[in-house]
Amino acid sequence: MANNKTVSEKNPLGDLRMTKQRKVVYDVLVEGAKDHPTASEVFVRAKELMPSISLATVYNCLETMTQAGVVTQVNMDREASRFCPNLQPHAHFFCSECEEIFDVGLKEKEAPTTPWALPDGMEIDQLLVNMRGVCPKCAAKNSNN
Amino acid sequence: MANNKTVSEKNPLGDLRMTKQRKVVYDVLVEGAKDHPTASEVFVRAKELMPSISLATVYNCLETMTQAGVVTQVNMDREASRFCPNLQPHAHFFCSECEEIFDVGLKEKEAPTTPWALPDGMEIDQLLVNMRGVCPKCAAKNSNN
DNA sequence: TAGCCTTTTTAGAATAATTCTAAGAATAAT
DNA sequence: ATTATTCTTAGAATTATTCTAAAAAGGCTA
Ligand SMILES: [Mn+2]
Ligand SMILES: [Mn+2]
Ligand SMILES: [Zn+2]
Ligand SMILES: [Zn+2]
Repeated sequence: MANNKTVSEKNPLGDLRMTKQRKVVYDVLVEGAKDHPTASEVFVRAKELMPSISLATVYNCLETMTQAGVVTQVNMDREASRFCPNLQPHAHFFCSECEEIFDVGLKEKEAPTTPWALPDGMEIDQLLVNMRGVCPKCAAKNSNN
Repeated sequence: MANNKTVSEKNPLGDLRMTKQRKVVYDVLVEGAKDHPTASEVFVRAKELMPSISLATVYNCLETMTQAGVVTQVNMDREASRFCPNLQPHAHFFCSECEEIFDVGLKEKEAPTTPWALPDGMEIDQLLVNMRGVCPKCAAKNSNN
């Protein structure tokens, strides 16, 4: 009979416990889904739900969940990492005007590697795409000046 | 007559001086073109050509040249920035086995945005692509185990 | 060339995000 | 209940990078 727990309970963290702190951190991320908060921003929001939580724990939880594949760590340039709960394959777009980050999905039937001339035999495990520019809202705002 | 210098001398740094230190740093980058060294690696190599150069200067030169568009700063995850003198549009591939970085060019007639479903009105100024996986050499090595 | 102004270099201090450490708390296993 | 394991926590440590302020170099004009 042994350990049928992992099968029946489908803990998204696998063998790791879904502790109170981890739940809070995850909820914060899902709530601000469009948002891509940094660890410190997650910390501030998490404290509203659990005032005793520590920054170290937020870092630990974010790392744990990243490892478990529940969230993605987004690095743009040298800025603080941001975290994203969207598990679909997508690129990140940073608007240099409003400084928000947007998810950009793949077109139907397209692979992100398509435009690239990959040498024969190269195996791609991961592909990250970061864009920078002006988002539709800001672009519109600019054009009717 | 005034200042016809920028026109006639085509200094790739524009108005900025091509100093002895900047030349050394640039030479190091071009020499190890395939290499994508970090600032500290550039520093070590630069010292061979100019033992008196300082790390601060290497950082300054790299930033200057990045601003001037002569080199590109490559950021993979949270690791130290690397620097690349290849001005052609290209992606970066990190081999998790040999830990080297390779340039990956665009296919003919392809644009890096092709596979992405960009919302109407979004203006892209810059697009960065980082890949991770196993390079052809390492993949071959693995398969004839 | 001498004097002046601007740019660049330099060593070391400061910064900021992240990771590490070690001890206590929570949870699970026996 | 006892023990073992995992998790949380505060604070110290780390690391790449940026900042600071003073000296050096380079350019320009008289
Ligand atoms: Mn995202
Ligand atoms: Mn490159
Ligand atoms: Zn915007
Ligand atoms: Zn390799």
